[in-house]
Amino acid sequence: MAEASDTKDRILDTAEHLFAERGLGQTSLRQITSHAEVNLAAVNYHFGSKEGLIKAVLARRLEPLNRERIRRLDRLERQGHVTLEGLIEAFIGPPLELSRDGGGGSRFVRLMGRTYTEHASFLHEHMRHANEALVNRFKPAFRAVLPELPKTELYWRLHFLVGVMSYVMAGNDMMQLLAASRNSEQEEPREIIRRVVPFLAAGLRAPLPEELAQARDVLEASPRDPA
Amino acid sequence: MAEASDTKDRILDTAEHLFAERGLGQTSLRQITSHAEVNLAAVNYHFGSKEGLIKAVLARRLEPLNRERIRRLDRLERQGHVTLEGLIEAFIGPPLELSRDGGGGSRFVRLMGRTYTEHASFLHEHMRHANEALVNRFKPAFRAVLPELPKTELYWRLHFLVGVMSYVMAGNDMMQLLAASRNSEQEEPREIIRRVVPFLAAGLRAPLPEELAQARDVLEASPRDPA
DNA sequence: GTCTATAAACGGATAGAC
DNA sequence: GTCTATCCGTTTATAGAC
Repeated sequence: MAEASDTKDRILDTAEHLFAERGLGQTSLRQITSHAEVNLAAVNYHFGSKEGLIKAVLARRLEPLNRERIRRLDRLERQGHVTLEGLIEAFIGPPLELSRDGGGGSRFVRLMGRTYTEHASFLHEHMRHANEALVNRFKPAFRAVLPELPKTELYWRLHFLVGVMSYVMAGNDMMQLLAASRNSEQEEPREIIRRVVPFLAAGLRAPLPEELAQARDVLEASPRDPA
Repeated sequence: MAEASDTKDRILDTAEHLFAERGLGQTSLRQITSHAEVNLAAVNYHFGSKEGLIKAVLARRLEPLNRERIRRLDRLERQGHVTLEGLIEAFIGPPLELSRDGGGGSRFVRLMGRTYTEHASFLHEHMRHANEALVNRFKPAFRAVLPELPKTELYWRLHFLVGVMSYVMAGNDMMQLLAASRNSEQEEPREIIRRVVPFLAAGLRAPLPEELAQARDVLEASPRDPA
């Protein structure tokens, strides 16, 4: 029931599946149409090209996903208490929770984690554009809850946050590269979130690296002045 | 002078370069031999196959790299003061510092970051095996400096650490996916290390996520007991 | 060890019948 | 909207001359 019945959606579902499992470049249109049991030519008929198919697969879930993240931020601000933990959870919660959806959701989340490292210029441009509104909305919110943090430092730490998020999103595959003993059972997304939020919040609140902060950022933000 | 003159090393250098720039699957042997100005057949002659070439490219730098990480940990322990910050720096410092080497080093570091997400079963097995000694050496060391942290929680946090490390190692490409304003100049590896170590140390030392810790880990490690 | 030439398979995309 | 058949470029890998 997670699979739609008409050709176009069957292609989207199967492509999402295979892209997430094998990567974009390693998945051929023939593999997709074969698994989806549709004709090869149907891909070009419905999506124009492989590139068009990839964009369609991403857009189908990314747009509602980012709307949800922004919606949660809106709600935090409406309620008047925007905490760092709340911000982090509004940002990383929706994609991680999507993993619970036993159907396409978990596969798509892995796919998203993968787009951060796949190498195709159109993909980078597409993702940057698709995330633009999200970034413009969250950046000032993070600045507001971490006002003592110099701008440059904050942006680096947000990069570190994204690093953790995409790593977790990419799933167990890469986690098993390090773990000799693999966790046979993957944890619930809610539990991962509860593990990762304190980690990230503590990292974002960490004391500044000493001299570096003073040498670089003294001009662009007021350093902590306890006096 | 970073480029060797004989065929075998020219292939390795060029392959490292192109693999890092475009990804493993997206780089063909023809592109490599063309850039290296060697014959296509030379690849199979020297390395047997594309897979053999990939393994050779990785092993050439990964083995001395991991030896250096372990060497630093050895030194920390010999000197008798193993701090969390010191451990983190021994683990992530060598790969990040390799970026300073204007020659193959920085390219290889990006390549390493990429292997964590490329999808090829032989690659995963190869990397897992290549990192086995490293993991077995560092895991107990982290446990020793964070004795109050339940085992499961520590392993998750080490995963988060690797997430940050591989993200930073993969370089500016993916960082620009989020940043509307790109930092035209990339920072010195030493400065990145000084930014990321406090972030990671704070994250690893973060207070436990409350109930979760008690519900799961109460049996396998003593929870913090201030009394 | 290095070359040319080519095999054999696979990739995306399209034309044209139905 | 779906199908078959096909074009055409690219891929890895190898055979055999030098």
